[in-house]
Amino acid sequence: MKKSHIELLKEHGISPSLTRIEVYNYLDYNRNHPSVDTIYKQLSKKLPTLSKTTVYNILKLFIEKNIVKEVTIGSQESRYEILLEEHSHFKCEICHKVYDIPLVNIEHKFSSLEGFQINEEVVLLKGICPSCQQKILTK
Amino acid sequence: MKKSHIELLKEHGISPSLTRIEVYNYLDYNRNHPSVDTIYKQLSKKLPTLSKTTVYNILKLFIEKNIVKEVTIGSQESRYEILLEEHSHFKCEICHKVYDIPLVNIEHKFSSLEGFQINEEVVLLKGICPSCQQKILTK
DNA sequence: AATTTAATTGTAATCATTACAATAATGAAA
DNA sequence: TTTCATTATTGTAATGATTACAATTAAATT
Repeated sequence: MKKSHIELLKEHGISPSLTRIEVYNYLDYNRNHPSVDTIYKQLSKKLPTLSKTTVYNILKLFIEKNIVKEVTIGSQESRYEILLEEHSHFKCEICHKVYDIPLVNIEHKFSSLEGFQINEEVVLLKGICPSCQQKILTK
Repeated sequence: MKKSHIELLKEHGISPSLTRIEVYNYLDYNRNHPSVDTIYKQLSKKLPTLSKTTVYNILKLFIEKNIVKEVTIGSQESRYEILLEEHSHFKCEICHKVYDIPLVNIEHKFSSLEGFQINEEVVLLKGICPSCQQKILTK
């Protein structure tokens, strides 16, 4: 398991220090778009000398090297996820949890976007997740 | 012109103070998704006693009363726009300008979203705008 | 081992936002 | 119109996320 993460880092030109492996592991095993603060607090338990700056540095590096993505949700603090198959996001307006959902296809009106070079399509659905709907019903 | 903005505020249960009218005017005449800071700096010229807190307060009120929307673009500071017909956004990765574009239709895979109540669909396209493409070519 | 390079840390600075108390303006009631 | 209550605005300080940057530590190379 860990072996392949090390390989993955190397393949992307990142020297696989312990801290970097741990950050990548964390993102891989916690697919809930954690913030820097969450990652920092959790990993601090294992790596007591860890500094928040290091987490920022590592995430910045991972993004540059294209193995991590910053998630676009309307939120004050940045959230991160490892680069997986493309998918979309659903953000619950009640509990603010962000769900990965299958890729939502979008239908362009190319005629009116003449001249724009599109590199990425972000789709974010907002609403109420099943769990919060339940809570509302049983209130 | 200004008359109708006053009406609009009233219709939404907002008492139309001068400052509120000015903020609304600014958003209406500057369709470039300004930040609080931009609005504050610009309006300060006309309203020298304006405070940034006021701008925050007014925007918060406008959003509650549903005449302004916070724009979801991956950006540190929040950006705002008046509520118009629904549309999508294109964000240039070079100049970071955000363009309004005609609504991009999205095609759901409802089967896999069973149970999620969707209230809003945010589509954000990222890429390079025509003007920046030009600049790259002629460099 | 000595030297260079890379990785991590810690502190302070910056910037957006919020909390909150103080003041000013407005509108209603006496 | 004066008084009172409500609303709007302001200013300051607090908080939280992020960055800048210098200092330290660890790793790799000569």
